[in-house]
Order: sequence, then C-alpha cells, then structure tokens
Amino acid sequence: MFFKIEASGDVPIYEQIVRQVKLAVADGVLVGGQMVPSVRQLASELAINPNTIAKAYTQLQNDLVLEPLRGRGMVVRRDSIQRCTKARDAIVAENVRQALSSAIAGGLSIDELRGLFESEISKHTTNGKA
Amino acid sequence: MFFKIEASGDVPIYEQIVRQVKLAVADGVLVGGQMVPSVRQLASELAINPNTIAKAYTQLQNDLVLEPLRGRGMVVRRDSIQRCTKARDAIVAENVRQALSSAIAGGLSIDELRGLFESEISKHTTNGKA
Amino acid sequence: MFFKIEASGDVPIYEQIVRQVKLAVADGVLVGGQMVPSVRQLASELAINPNTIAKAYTQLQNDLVLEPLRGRGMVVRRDSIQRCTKARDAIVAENVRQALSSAIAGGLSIDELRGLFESEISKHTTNGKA
Amino acid sequence: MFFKIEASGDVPIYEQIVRQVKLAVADGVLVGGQMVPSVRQLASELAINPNTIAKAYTQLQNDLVLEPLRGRGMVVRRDSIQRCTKARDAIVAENVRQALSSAIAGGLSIDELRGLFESEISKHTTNGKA
DNA sequence: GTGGTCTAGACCACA
DNA sequence: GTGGTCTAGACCACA
Repeated sequence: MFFKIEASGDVPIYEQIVRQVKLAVADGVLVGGQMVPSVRQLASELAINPNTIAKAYTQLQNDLVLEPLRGRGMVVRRDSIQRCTKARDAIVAENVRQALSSAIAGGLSIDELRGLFESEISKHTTNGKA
Repeated sequence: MFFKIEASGDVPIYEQIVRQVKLAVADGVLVGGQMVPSVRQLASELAINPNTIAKAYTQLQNDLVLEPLRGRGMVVRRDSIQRCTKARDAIVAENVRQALSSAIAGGLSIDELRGLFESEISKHTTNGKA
Repeated sequence: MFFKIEASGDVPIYEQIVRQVKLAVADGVLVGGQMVPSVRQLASELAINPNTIAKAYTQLQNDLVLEPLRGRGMVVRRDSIQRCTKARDAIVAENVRQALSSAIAGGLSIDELRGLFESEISKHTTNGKA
Repeated sequence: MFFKIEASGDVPIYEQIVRQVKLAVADGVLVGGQMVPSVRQLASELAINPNTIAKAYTQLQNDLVLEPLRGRGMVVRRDSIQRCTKARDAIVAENVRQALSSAIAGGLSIDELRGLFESEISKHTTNGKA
C-alpha cells in the first residue's frame, strides 16, 4: 500500500498508520467499502510487528473509520469520509488558529506574520499543490 | 512564582517550565541577575517532583538562560534576553510554518487559509495587541 | 431464501443463520419435510463462505431441526416445530431476564423500568401485534 | 481494589475492567480526581499481565473516563460522572427495549412478558437492591 | 516510581 | 485465511 513509516521520530508507528489512513479516506484515496490490507500482510510489507498494525486498526475502528468484516478483514466504513474530512479540517484549522495566536502573543508583529504566511504559501503554490 | 502547569496534556512539565522561563525573560518579566526560586521551593509551590524542576533548570543552564550562583541558587544570565527573544521568535515562527504546512497538506485551500489568517489577525489588531 | 446477514456486528454469521432458520420454523414459514437450500447454493446467494453455511447446518442438525436426506440435501424435521418454538421462547425469555437484571444492576430504578416496560408494550398492543 | 475478574467466560478481561471502572464512576464509588491503582500494581493484584491492564486504561482514556497524570498515574476525570451515568443508562434502557421488542416479535404474549417482568423485579426488590 | 510503545509468540473463534 | 486477546519481556521518557 501507500504507507510511509518513520521508525525514528516522535510519532508512534501505529499513530502514523492511523493518520495516513484517515488522510487517505479524507482525500478519497480510500473509499467506503474498500478493504484495507490485512494485519499480517501490512505487517510483513512494512516489516513491522502485527500487533502494532492491529493496534492502529483497532483505533481506526474506535474512530469509526474502519469496520471488521467477520473473518475476512477490515473495510472502510461508508460513512467515514465526512467524518475524516471534518475531523481533519477542524484539527488543521485549530492548529493554524493556535499557532497564529501564540505567534502574536509571543511577540511577532503582524507584518512579520504576514511575511511568514506569504512565504509559506508561495512554497506550496509553486509546488502545484494548490 | 507565575507558572501554570498542566499535568495532563502532551507537553512535559519540565518543558513547560523551560518555555515559561524563556518567555518571561523575553518579555522582561525576568531580568538579568534576578534569582529564580530554588528547586525545592518551586517544587513544593507547584506540588511537583523536585527532579522535574531540576531537569528544567539544567536545561535552562544548557540553553544559557540561567547560571548557578555557587551555592546560592540560580540567576538569570544578563545576556539571556536577546537569546530568549530569538529562541521564542524561532519557535513561534516554526509553529506557524508547521501549522500552515500541515493545513495545506491536510487539504485546506489557500483561500480558506487566507480567510483563517485574516480573521485571526483582525481579532488581535482590534484588541490593540498589534 | 429469506436471510438477512450482517457481516459487521458481534453475532457470528453462522449463528445468525441458525437463529433465522429456527425462527422460520417456529413461525411456520419453514415446515416439516421442506428442503433447505444446499450449502453451495445458499453460500453463493449470500456471498458467504460455504464453510460458514455448513457450520450452521451442522448445528441445526445437532439441534434436531434439520436432518440430512442421504445425498439429496437437508430437510426440516417434522418434529422440529415444537422444539423451535420452545427454544425461541427460552432464548427470548432469557434475553428479557438478562436485560432487566442488568438494567437494575446498572442503576435503573424499578419505576424507571416499569415506565420503559409499559411504553414498550403499549407500542406493540396498539399495533395489533398482541 | 474492587475488581472481580472472570478469566473464563466470553467477556475479555480488559473489557471487564473497563466496565467495572465505568460502573464505579457512575455509582460514585470512584470520584473525579481520584487515582486508580497503577498498571503494575493492579496487574500483580489481579495476577494479570500488565499489558492487559494498560489496554483497559487506554480505552478508559479514549472514553474520557480517566486521564494520565504525567509520571504519576491515572486519575478519574472530573467530568466523567455524567458521561458514565448517561452512557450506562442509555445502554441499559436500549437493552431492555430490544429485549422486550424481540420477545414480543418472537411470540411471547403480553401476559407472559408481564409475568417475566414481575418475577424478575421481585427477585431484586426482595434482595433490597431497589 | 509512572504509563506508552514495540516485539515475539501463543491461542482462539470465525469464514 | 481473518482479526482479537493475552502473555512475557524489553526499552523509553517523564516525575
């Protein structure tokens, strides 16, 4: 599949998987009803312990993103897209809000902020991301 | 002193102390030559393990913000203000950069971002903060 | 046939089949001597693993609801109606008993319970079901 | 502490712990701010693997019943009582509703139901539970 | 001391 | 084959 795992770094492996699955759903890369790779398969593919994958899948089940098909594997819930998109947008927007707020509280002037903002945006627009 | 510690939450307590001391210095609340509370005193005041305070102070020493006064305690270094201000700005800018970056990666459009940005800024300008 | 299977959820598929067959017999939808679909046919119809159907049929055989017709398939036993009706009542009564018991254990007062009970009953009496 | 674990039986150990903690909170046996036994302590007390306890605590954290105090243990969240009580009542009431409904659908007469209901209630009232 | 993560490996019910 | 549970044991940051 499409996972990129960083074994070092401060984000736990299972959390990386959870995030990437949610992002994939939010972006339409993973659609409702679609099966995700089995625990064992993904574990061997990523050279990671099956328990770690299982932990990620369990959390995705709690978060109502995946559901188990008894004895056959896990599928993306048909109602998960909205949830993933909303959750993602909310989190993302909150991050921006906090960062800006703390930046201003921390002493950055509006002009400095604006400079940061534009330079950061330009990076992404030139990358064709927007 | 003026610390606000959250024992729950993902920022380690020692890290909260480090940040708050640096902010205080950057803001002129703590000035060069001023003594900070002793490890024991601050620990009892905050109801926190002394080791945690000690760890924070050690890091502040490494960051050249505090220096020990042979057997009498720790004082704010006279040359620490610029350092703290810079550090703070760097951290703050990095926060903004990361938030914007993850916002775009997360699917927010440039326009949505701009909207967020302006609305957040306007809050603070009208508050006279800028 | 008339099965409604939920692959997600906590009741095993084979168990769902067993229950639905028994209910059908108890309700007279399935009568003595009548053949049930072959394992393969039902499996393909429900898009379910044949082993699962076989398991259900085996259990129904053990429960003396079905019997094999040497090489021709399985039929409903002529003496199974009473058995199914009893079994169904027992299960149903047990469900009620457990629900009430756990409701009381869980803190619902007798009065709250009585309220629930009456409101639920009234729904069904007005529907002419009783 | 006050846990009763059944190693055999169909309810997983970690789930038994989760339920009992929630019930304790709902019943006021465990109050906000109170610490629960440490993972290791409870594990040794119950002769259960620490990972199993940790799993239960993690779920209780997800369910907003417990929160970690960095390096010191887990405490009952101050806002968890309402949540536990509500959740419990909702579940319990739903169970009763379903059981009654399926009992009627399954063929029990109103009178039989009433009989079951009264006999079950009388058990608990004579036990002084009500 | 505390909880959190990860590995390794066993066993289970279910399909 | 599938996921779910549990044990055993290691290592980590944090207090």
